[in-house]
Amino acid sequence: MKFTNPDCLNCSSRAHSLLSCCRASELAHLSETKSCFTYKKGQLIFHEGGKPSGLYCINTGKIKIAKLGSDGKEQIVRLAKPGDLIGYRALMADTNYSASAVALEDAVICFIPRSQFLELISQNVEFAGGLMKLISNALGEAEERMVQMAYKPVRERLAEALLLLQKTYQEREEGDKFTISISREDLASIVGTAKETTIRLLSEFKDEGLITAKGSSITILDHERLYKISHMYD
Amino acid sequence: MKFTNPDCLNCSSRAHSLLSCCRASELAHLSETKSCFTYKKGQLIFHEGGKPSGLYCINTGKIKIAKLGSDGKEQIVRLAKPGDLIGYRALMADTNYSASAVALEDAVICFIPRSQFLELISQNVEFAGGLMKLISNALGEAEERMVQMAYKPVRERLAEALLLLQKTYQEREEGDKFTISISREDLASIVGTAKETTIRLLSEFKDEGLITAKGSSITILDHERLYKISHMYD
DNA sequence: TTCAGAAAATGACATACATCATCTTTTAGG
DNA sequence: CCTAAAAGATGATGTATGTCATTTTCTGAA
Repeated sequence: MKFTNPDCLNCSSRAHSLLSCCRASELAHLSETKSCFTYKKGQLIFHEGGKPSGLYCINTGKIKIAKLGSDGKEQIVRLAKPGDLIGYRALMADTNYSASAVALEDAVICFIPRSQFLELISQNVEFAGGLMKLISNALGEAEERMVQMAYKPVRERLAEALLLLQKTYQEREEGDKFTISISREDLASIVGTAKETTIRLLSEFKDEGLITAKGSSITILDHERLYKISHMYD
Repeated sequence: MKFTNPDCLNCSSRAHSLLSCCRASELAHLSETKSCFTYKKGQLIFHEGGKPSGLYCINTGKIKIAKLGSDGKEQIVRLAKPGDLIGYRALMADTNYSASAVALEDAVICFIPRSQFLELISQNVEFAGGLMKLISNALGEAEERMVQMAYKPVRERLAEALLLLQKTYQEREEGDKFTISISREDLASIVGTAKETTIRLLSEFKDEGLITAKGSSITILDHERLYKISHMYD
């Protein structure tokens, strides 16, 4: 659903965004050429296999980037939050999307047309460099997770997933505790395991006093011990 | 061991390299500033955790890029061949190496100092763009393998690994058959499984007439059926 | 508040894969 | 050509995790 274009200059999430390196004139031009949409929880933003026509910049809401495994199971490859760009990999590689993007909660997302994106790259060296850094870091993280999938037991990967959620989505103001609302199914898709296994291990974590859960809300009580579990054999 | 600098202009592997988009003057300058070394089979080129000081361009030989898993097991995250660049991720991300590079056979590799690399990026738009494309593709492949690690059985991943080796290392002139010399241990590190499991499944493949093996040489006989196995449940 | 459908929780069971141990073959150096 | 060490092969066994089935709890719309 079309949304009144927010002004990039005054965007609350600009501070944590790559777009923060743009000049005021560039931002003004962006504000004009982009279009902004609202998405309901669960709604598709772009689809694996689809052709990219531009870049997305998240204004509000949590997003998952996920691939479909051969047997129909889903693997979440990346999480995104306000200020993050999504869809840049396919644009840069000049290929179709290799993953889908879905809103984990109601979201507002700006769409920047391909031409505008390419213009930005060619005219703003900082932006281009920042983008390179972004992709390079993503590659490093993907390779790291690849190793973990190969050799880490599910229990450790689940602990890691919970910490990843906290790292990604905890607001600066919040204190020690962290609560997130995420379905066991999505959590399993981050870990790369079956939903039932995730549920069982979460129950263990509850018994051990590491987390509490009511409904689909999970609260991390003991960050430190979770960290130890996730690095058990290091 | 230091090696007489080969001339980039006449480099036999330049055709398949990103450096092919460089101008003659740039290549001449490269030839001067780079230094070239020989590596013995098994020798380390750069080390996970180490600080990158430049870019490596493979002249001859096969290279593995591998990470150490928490329990000491190795995961090969990428393979490289003559013409390929390695070590660019750490340079671009401005972090330490997140993986090690090791020669799978005797190799000759040129070293391009960081400053020269950065100069090339800033002065040659094509090179910079090609590099972006390179990283973006690597990211796509890494995420794809992450999903496969999560949900594909080892048998299918092994079939895929054999095809990856063929795709990466088969010379254009060779015909249908393809033979490669690789230890069962390295093969297991690509698949992300135990050496014994790899050996057992290779025996199955032999019984089924998909491959033959003598010593550490593996010959792919039936590319097509291997492909089917690797896509069993698609 | 109530009720239906979705999500979470738990149990029973099957199995792919890791691990450890042993034996055989290949490889490389003298 | 021989021999020791490395790599490959194979068997026995345990276990983590997937799958299917059932019950319980949560959630949101009427």
